[in-house]
Amino acid sequence: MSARPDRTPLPRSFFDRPVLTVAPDLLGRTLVRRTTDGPLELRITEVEAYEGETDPGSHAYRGRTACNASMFGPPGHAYVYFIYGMWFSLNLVCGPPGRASGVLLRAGEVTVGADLATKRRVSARSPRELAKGPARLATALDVDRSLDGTDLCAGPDSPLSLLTGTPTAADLMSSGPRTGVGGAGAAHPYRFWITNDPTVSPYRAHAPRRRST
DNA sequence: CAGCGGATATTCT
DNA sequence: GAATATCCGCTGA
Repeated sequence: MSARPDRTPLPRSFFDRPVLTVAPDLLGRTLVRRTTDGPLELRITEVEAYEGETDPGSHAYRGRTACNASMFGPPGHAYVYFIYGMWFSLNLVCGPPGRASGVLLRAGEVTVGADLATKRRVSARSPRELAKGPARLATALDVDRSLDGTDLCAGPDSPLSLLTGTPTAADLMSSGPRTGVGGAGAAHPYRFWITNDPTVSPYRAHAPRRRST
């Protein structure tokens, strides 16, 4: 049996590093989400890095707007964005203030509060599907834009915080380039996941959407 | 599991 | 109008 995960909160210095350093270091960590109905905990299994203003795939590439302001703030805070008119996604802001880099939490395993997550994820057909995908993860944890800007280092009463957990050894993780991004940026491994973990969604090549009108 | 279309907000053109 | 860091329900294997 494995040892119990370390429940020590991670300090702000954990986030205040280059995003490509923080992203793989998040795998196996424990995200705590405290709701009025009770706590949920998530073991992070898949993430993707976004390098701020220099990254064509990032929301920050076109500069600061009302919606992405949190990305330009201090590290250790949440950036929650609304996508495709229906879904939310949860990012953790990294690097120095103004760098506008962050890590998207793409998938994880719900280890505490699976009953609460199941109520919100009615269509999930198995526990491993509760947080298999960025928008599913946000839905399972009851994350919406009211949590945008939340400080994960604000102490045990914060609605979001990050515990040490069980960091994943380098030989147990995989990485790969993002799809849909050309140029020099495509050469970097932006996506990281725990190898063979059943909560990681299968790789899907990006395909342009057909027009609907 | 793979492939498809539909639903919708935000931003740039 | 077009693109996008998506998911769901359906079909078929």
